Amino acid sequence: MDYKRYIAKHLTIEGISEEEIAEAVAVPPNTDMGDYALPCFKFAKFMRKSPVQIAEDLKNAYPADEVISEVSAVNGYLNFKVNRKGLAKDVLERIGREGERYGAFDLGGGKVICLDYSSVNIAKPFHIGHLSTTVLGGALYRIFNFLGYKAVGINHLGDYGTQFGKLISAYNRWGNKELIEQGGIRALNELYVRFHREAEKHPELEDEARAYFKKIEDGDKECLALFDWFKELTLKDVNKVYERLGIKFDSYAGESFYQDKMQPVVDELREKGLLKESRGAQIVDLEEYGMSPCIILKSDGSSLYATRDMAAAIYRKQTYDFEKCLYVVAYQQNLHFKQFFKVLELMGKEWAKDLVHVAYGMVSLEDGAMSTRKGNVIFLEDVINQCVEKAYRIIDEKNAALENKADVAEKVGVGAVVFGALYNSKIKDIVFSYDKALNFDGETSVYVQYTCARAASVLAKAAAAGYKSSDEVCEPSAQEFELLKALASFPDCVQAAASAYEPSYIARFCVDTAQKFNKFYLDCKILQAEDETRAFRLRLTQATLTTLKNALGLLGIAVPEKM
RNA sequence: GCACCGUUAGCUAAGCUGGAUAUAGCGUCGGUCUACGGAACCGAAGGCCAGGAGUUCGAAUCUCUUACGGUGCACCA
Repeated sequence: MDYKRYIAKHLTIEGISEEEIAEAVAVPPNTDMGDYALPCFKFAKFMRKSPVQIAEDLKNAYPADEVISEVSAVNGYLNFKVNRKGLAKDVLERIGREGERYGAFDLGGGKVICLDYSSVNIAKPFHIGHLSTTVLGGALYRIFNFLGYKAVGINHLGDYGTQFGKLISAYNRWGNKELIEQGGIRALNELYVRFHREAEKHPELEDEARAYFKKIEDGDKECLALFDWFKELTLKDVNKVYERLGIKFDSYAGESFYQDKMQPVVDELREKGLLKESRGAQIVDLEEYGMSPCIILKSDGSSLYATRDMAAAIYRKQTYDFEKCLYVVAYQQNLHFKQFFKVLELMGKEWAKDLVHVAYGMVSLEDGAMSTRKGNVIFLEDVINQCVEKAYRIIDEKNAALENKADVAEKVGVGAVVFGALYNSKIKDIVFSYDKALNFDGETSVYVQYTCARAASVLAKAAAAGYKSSDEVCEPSAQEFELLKALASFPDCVQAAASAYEPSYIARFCVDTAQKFNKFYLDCKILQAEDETRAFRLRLTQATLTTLKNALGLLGIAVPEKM
């Protein structure tokens, strides 16, 4: 039930459409005033009446009905209270009917949304700087699928560039097979860090690295074999983390995949007269648009990031025919995206408008920025492990008899890591601290999961006692009503999250709803209530659990039955 | 220097297209255990929404401006 529209339909204000009225309907700051309100101030001028008078007149003209239980005029506001029982019936029926699809809606009609996220670099370990793109992308992937789109997850691997020359150089100098087989990607990373340390003293190493990279490009068997091995190791390592985080990809086409797809882009740019030589490089001049030039080819003729990204965008359009292509990449690259989006537009690709840079804030450490080269990083796996360990300790302390303790600890610990990264607006910078990551109190996934466990526990006891829920609905109390309204808002919340590319909306919804459930839970006895009330409350409890599971599920967080 | 982003309680943050008393969590202090799971709940203290100007009946929200912080600005990705 769309109450705003319903109210608008029953109001007539001369010169204003129903649509406009519906848009003007707002939610008052507290429930005592009403559930919806129409501020009448903006109508005063052309109606030549005071807002107070307008509200009063509208109130008197509003027809009595079943859906709205009370209409009042207060200080120029027209306040509405909805029929609580009606709302309860509506929401509970819908959640019961839709179950794990509650909140879903076929908005997309199967249209494709490409999502470029996580995009790890080969031979670099997964650190907390990669967390945001990974979990944001993963959440958006699920959200769009939930809304009837066909999401295509793309891990645009960083598997191309001089850094691999450096790595091979370092490996040949200081590494060996056993070292890497035992130490895995972290050992590889140490080699990389060492290279940079040594290269400061011996700059000739840089030349060696460039030579090795050239060999890869030229298809040198030994170098390529080494490179493929590094790639395999990296994916194996990273996949462990993806699996724990519940992240999936449909494509791992990375930078090297586009090696042979850039020349046509360059040719097309040249044909269209967009390419221009400047300081020895081939550029597209963007001065007219207030941007520095987009460099297409370096002065030595080799390609760049932007060239590859354009080739990738064109490939994706041809392959997937996307409705939108989202790039979940940190805001540092704002200019880069603006540039190559613009160049594609200048090339006459009308779909360039469907490319979206979903920018998010940076992660730094308390002692400054992270740097893979300097080895100043916190590995994501370490953070996850610590959270899981802490969860296990707490379970051991509070609920030692619990079965599957390790499994539950995994759900709780991983959930905390994911939720922490999704709870705030994505654009905000984050200073990582273990204290914050390991906090399980208050506005956290653990709180929400705990709330679910409480709800599940009540439902289990009810089932054991043979209590049935019924289709009848009681007049909701204040707490019950607040909870019901929260549950009713979930579908809108999912759509808002999708259109703003903000999974945090859903994370906030989870905490808000859990808070309301806990208030209800404390004030309203469920199992000890009289038959009719108990049946209603059980249904409300079940609906809450269903909704929270759906919401957390979209974020990639599992809900244990007990914890 | 130019561009983009940020600035809300001691700390971390919500606040949707301008609307009624600015909202949570953490921390602090004080309560609720004869418990449908205390990883919970209630209460208190804590605010010139960075400063200034403007638009408006009405501004944390829109515009301009200043300050502070972050990021980016030609051959890295």
